[in-house]
Amino acid sequence: MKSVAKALAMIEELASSPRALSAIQLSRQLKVPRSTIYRLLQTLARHGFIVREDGMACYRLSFKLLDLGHRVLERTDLLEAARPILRDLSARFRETVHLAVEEDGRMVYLDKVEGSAPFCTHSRPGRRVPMHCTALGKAVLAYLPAERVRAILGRHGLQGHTARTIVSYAGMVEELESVRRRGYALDDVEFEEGVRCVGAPVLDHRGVPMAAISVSAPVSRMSKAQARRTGKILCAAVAGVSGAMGWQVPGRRSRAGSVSRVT
Amino acid sequence: MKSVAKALAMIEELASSPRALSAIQLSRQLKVPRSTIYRLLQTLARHGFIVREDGMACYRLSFKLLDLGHRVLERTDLLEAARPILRDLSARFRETVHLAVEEDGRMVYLDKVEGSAPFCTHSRPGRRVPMHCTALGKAVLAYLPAERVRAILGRHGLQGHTARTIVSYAGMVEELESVRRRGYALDDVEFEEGVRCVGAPVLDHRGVPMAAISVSAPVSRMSKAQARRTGKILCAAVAGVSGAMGWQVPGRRSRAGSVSRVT
DNA sequence: CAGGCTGTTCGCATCGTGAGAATGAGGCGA
DNA sequence: TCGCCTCATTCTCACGATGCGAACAGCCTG
Repeated sequence: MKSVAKALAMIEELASSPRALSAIQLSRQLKVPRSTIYRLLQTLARHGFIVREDGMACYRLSFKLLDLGHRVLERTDLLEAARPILRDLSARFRETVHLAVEEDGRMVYLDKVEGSAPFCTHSRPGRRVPMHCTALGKAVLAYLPAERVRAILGRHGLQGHTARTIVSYAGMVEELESVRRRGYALDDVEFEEGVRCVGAPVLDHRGVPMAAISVSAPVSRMSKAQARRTGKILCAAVAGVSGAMGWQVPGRRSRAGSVSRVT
Repeated sequence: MKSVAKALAMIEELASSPRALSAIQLSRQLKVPRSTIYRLLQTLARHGFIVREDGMACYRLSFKLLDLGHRVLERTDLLEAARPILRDLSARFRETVHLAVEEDGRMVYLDKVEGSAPFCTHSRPGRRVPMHCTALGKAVLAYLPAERVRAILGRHGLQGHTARTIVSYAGMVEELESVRRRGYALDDVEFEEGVRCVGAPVLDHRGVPMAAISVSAPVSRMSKAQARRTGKILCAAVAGVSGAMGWQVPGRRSRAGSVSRVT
């Protein structure tokens, strides 16, 4: 479906360009003839996806995409359930708290509450980060069935981001086992330099991880010992969200990890 | 460009449906043959715009749209400039404060800070509201050139929402004149029952209104006298945002309104 | 076994394609 | 003031890819 593919490519091009683009620029960058570009622009404009920049002959995406994105977001009751817990956690630790879901093998930020302590996180809703080197991602991976873990890691690889990123499959399997033992995941400077992060999964009624919540802090404010304490509290708080999603905590003898394997 | 139009219609259909849809449902609702739907789904999925719902053969929009929408949003420095002022205003009045821009003859919410007083606003970023019956919209209309005002009102009409909505063109022209005199716009229960709202425009370096900021409250907490006081404070605060956007307050003798007419 | 729904395949008509020309609005220099 | 540029946009048209619709193969449920 070539014409549709071109239209989508144009949307992406416009989204990633810092400024509005002219038809000619689009033609050059997408390697599509001018007349086709004009037809695409016309169709997209008719549907309200793009608008002309006021004076100039340049085009940019409209805020319609913002609307559509938020309608997708709004549809899930996860957000409502998680928001008060995000607030509580942020207030308690004074650090930034994130909510993210897995999609297409990566974690997508849906919501955040920034901590009161100064700390620059360049996250926006919709941003995607890898799973193998983040607390959010490992928390979810640990409770996914083994074959999905293999598929995800196989597809995206285990790219190193810092000296401490886990880059071997065997190492990751072991790491996920210890995540299940602890109940929370730890990103010990595995993704961004100088940042530690703890994350816990939100489980749905079947015990499948549908999201994760994390607390991030610079290493100066979060030692490994503090991370452990934070992790315990995080687990308890996130269990509340899982409960709201229909997850029944299993009987004493069975561990959450083993249950989640069943699918 | 039929195929592109269909793809966009499908995106909108998926966005407005509360749940994920199957191919058949889409085919029926869009009146497009099944085989075409499958090919569209495939193309959209290949580009990451839609994903299959876990087990079932249903499709929903991915969070990619959220990402694209926020990238559009991020590009403007209006947000950064406005955020602290939104916070200040919200803290001061304990009411919800909105930032919106005009697009395609309607106001689009870009940001909000909720007030601490209990009050349910069902606004999300990207939501669109009419201009003729909201403080946000009237604040912008008042500073747009007359022909654009005519075009916008002509295109969208002056639909009544409450008993107090201004529904005549002459009435609106008069109203906009008084907005310019005061410097802020008042929505006196013209859009939603029981809600008053004051709004002031953000002007860019040419004096063209590029956005508006409003404070909303239930009538029980905002009398007309309070609205006047709120309006004055709002004007002063929003002038700061206009300044950040390059707007130079004109000399003593000339009124902002008259300047903005020049285009 | 019938009657849903899902997903694929295939020949033929249609629709999108791309090169170029036509239009039209400025801008520049003479 | 008049050509003579350039640049943005639309139009035309013949070709050929591509999307259409019907028919088919699984796969459920009642």
